[in-house]
Amino acid sequence: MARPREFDTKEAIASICDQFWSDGYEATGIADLESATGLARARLYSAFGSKQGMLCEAIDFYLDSRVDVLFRRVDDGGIAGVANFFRTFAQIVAEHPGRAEMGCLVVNSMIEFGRSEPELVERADRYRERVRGAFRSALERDAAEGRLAGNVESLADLAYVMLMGLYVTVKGGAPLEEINRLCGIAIEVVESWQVGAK
Amino acid sequence: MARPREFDTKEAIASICDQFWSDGYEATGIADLESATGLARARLYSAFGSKQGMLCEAIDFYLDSRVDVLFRRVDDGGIAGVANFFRTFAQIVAEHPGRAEMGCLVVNSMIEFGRSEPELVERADRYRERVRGAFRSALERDAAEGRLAGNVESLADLAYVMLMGLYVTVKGGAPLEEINRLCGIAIEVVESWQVGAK
DNA sequence: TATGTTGTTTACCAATCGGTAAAATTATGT
DNA sequence: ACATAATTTTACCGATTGGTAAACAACATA
Repeated sequence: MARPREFDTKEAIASICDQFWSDGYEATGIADLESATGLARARLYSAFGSKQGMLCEAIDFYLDSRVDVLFRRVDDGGIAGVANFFRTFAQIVAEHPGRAEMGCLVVNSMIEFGRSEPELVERADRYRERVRGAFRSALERDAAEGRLAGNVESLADLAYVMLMGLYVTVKGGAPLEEINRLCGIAIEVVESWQVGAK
Repeated sequence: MARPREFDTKEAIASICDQFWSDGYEATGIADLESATGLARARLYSAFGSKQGMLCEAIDFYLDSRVDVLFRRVDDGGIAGVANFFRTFAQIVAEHPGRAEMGCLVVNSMIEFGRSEPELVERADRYRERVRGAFRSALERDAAEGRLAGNVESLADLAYVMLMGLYVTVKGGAPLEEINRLCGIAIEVVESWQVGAK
C-alpha cells in the first residue's frame, strides 16, 4: 500500500542469473549487476539484501526455469529420453559454444563455494535431486515393462555423474571433437541399458 | 653472481598451491598468499610476476606432484588398478573429508576461468591428457591379453568423465553416503569391463 | 675495496570492493 | 487534499584489491 516497484523483479533476477552464470560469483562486481539489470546498486540491495542473496535468488530462478526446462523432456522419455538428452547436450555445445562454455550455474557455484555456505549446499542438493530424479523417472518407465537391464537408481546415478563430468570438461575448454567423443560414449552407455542391447 | 634468494621457490609454490587449492583463485587475496608463504608481497611479485603467474606455477607444481602421485599407481594396474583408484577415492573422502572437499585444483580452476585464459586452458588440456592417459595405459595391459571387453580409449574416457563428476559432487558438499554410492557404481562399471564379468 | 647485480624491505598507490545513509519522489488509503 | 509508506536517487563510506617505486642489503667479480 505504497509506492510500487518500477521494475519487474523476475526480469532483474533473470539478468542477474545470466551475469553470475557467465562470469561466476566472485568475478562479477556489483557494477556488472548494475549494467546487466539497468538498476542502480541501491535498488538491487533494497530488493535483494546482499550479493549472496542475489546469487541465491538467481539459483532459485535457474532451477525453476533453465534446469526444469532442460529436464522436463527427460522425465518420461525412457532410456531413449536419457540418450536423447546427451545428444541434445552435444548439439548445444556444437551449435552454441558460447552458451555451452558457461557450463551450469549450479555446478559453477558448487565449485566456487564448496560447502562453505549452507544456503548454497542446500540448493546444490536440490539440483542433484532434480537431475537424478529426472533420469530415474525416465528409466522407471522402461524398467516397469522389463526393458531395463539394471537397477534404476544406479543407472540414474551413472547418468548424473557422467553429465557432471561433461559440464566440467566443456567449461574447461576441451576441443569440440573431445566433447563429441565423450557424449558419444555416454550415449552408448545409456543405450547399453536396454535389455538385449549387448 | 649476485645476492641469492633467501627462500626456497619450490616451498613457496607448494604453499601457494595449497592456498589456491583450498580457497580458489578469486577468493584468495595477496594477503592470504603472504601468510601462507611467510613472504612479503613484493618478494612474491619479484619471483612470480603476477597473481595469475602464481596460479600457473601452482598448477604446474600440482600436476608434477599431486596428480602424478595419484595416478602413478594407476598407470600399469590394469582394470583392477582403475577400480582401486575409485576405491581409494572413496576412502579419502571418508577419512579426510577436509582435503576431499578441496576437490581438484585443476578442475576448480577450469570452472573459475573457463576458456578465458589460454595458459590455463593449455594446463587443463595437459591434465585431462594425464588422467585419461593413466586410465588408458592401465587398461591396455588387460586389453593386450584379451581380458578387456571393450575399446581402451572409450573406457578410459568413461573413467575420466566419471571421476570429474565425482569431483564436482564432492566439492558440492554431497553427503558421504551419496559419494560412496557413486563411487560404488563407478567401481561396478569398471569391473564390468572384464571379459566374462557380465 | 670498489662496483655491478640481484634480492629484500618498507611504504605506498589508484582502483575497486560490497554496502549504506539520507534526501527526494511517487503511488496509495482516507 | 493530505498523510503515510514504500521506492528511487544521489552521494558516499571504509576496507580491500592487485600491484609497484625506491631505499637498502648481500653477494660475486674485478
